[in-house]
Amino acid sequence: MKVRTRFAPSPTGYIHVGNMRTALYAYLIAKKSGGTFILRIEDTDRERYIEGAVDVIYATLRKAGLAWDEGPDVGGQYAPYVQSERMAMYKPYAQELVESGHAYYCFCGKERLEEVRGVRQASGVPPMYDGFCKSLTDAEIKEKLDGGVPYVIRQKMPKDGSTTFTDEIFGQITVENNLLDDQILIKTDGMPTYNFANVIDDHTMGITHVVRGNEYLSSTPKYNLLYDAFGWDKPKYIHCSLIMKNATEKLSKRDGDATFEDLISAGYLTEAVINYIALLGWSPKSEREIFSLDELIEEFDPSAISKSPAIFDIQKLRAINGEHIRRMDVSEFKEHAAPYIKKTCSSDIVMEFLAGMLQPRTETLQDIPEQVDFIDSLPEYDTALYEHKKMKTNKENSLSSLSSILPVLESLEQWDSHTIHSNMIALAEKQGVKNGVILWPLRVAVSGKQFTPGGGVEISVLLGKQETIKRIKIGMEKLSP
RNA sequence: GGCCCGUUGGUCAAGCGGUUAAGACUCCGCCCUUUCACGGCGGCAUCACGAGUUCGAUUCUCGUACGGGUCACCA
Repeated sequence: MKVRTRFAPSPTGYIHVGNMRTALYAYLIAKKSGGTFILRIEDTDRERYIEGAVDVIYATLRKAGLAWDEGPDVGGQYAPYVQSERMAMYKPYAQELVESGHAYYCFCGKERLEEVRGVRQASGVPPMYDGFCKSLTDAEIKEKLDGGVPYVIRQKMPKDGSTTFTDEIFGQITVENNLLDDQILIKTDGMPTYNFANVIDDHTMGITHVVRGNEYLSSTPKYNLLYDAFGWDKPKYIHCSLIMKNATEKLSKRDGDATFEDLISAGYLTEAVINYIALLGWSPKSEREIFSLDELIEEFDPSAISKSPAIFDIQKLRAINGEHIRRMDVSEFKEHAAPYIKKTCSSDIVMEFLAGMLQPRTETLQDIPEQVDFIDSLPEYDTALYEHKKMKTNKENSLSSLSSILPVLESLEQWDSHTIHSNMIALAEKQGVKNGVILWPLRVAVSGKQFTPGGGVEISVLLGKQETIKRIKIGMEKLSP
């Protein structure tokens, strides 16, 4: 049978990293076996609905590369894919259950329910519905229905025995039936509850693998009882553990960079974020860690998903992001880096050349602006920068190095890395000093910074002859007693 | 509180009765090197606890502790 999975978010805002991972896993499971990945919007809750959230979902999934084969915008043979457009179909299913004895009408008002709950809680019994309306006679039901008394339809749970199901990750789980509440299927307003709509949609859309968060683990028996009541085949369940902020708190939107979008705007690459969250709670057979989305499809194995929750570690994301950056070819990196370079550098420089220097020392794109902020104008710097133990430099020999560098550079006809470099090395040799004694002062003079992308030679090339010479003169002035 | 689930270094994790308990990130050394990085090499550091089963438990069973989830006319 062809695998069909779905991602069914509610349009309530940005996509949380945890949800994103659930979507990813659902996508991977489908694609792994050449199956179908479906996007369904669960928008039955008007109060939580946020304008534009559906577009955010589209944009985010698209950016992440999780292309859906069926969905609201692309259609499909099981359309519509927006729950609010499917409203008419749920109630008949519930009525079918009433007729087959698996559900019943309930006319209890809010007050009575609260009373029951209160009593139960006080006596330490689980606050479930007491089944009051289950014993109503057909005549009583008809009378109330005809009289227009508001009602809900509740699922009739078995009173004894237990329900067992198998989760692909957690294995066999058994729950006593008497712990299952007669949950509401159809609300007073005629709308289905999430749990009910979910089952109906998953079945009518032919979903074979239900991939969802761990929070549904304990309500899965209720779902299965519903499938059984209808006589439908049950899907396979894959419950994913949560992603945590720390040992005791799960990742929340308040966390700042908890949403996928936040991470992207914080300078992380989509492929790197996808790569990292795939690794949170799942590990490949090999020791490889860096994967593109396509490579993940190849490598993914749902049976290797971990049962325990995982803590989100921004350090590791940074490292993985750095790996992805280094994997790109320079021109691709240049495309990504350019907007960040322009934040602090408007000089007319050779982008490709700068990008090449930046690439090995960039972990997130946001590292870039600070790295190139010396290009437009030489920052104020302390001459203490010229002192470096390992390079054997101090203010005195730095001054003399700069003084000897200056005429050499001024005399150069060619201005490229090779020419400058060989001339500097030759100069060091001629003076009988370590290369560092020449190159360190040069780098400080042209950058005014302790850390820079590339060395003095590269920076000189980048800045051009005129600017380089100007900065060396400034350095000499600063060092002069 | 009831029920369900989980627990290998600081973090992600491999492991499926006998291992020197992989690997990655972080941190620390060293090498490379015109800084910082990158790259290479090496190091620190882990089986929550207590019983049992077994010749032998990280691995199986049962408790305990800790943590999470769930108990709505929310999704």
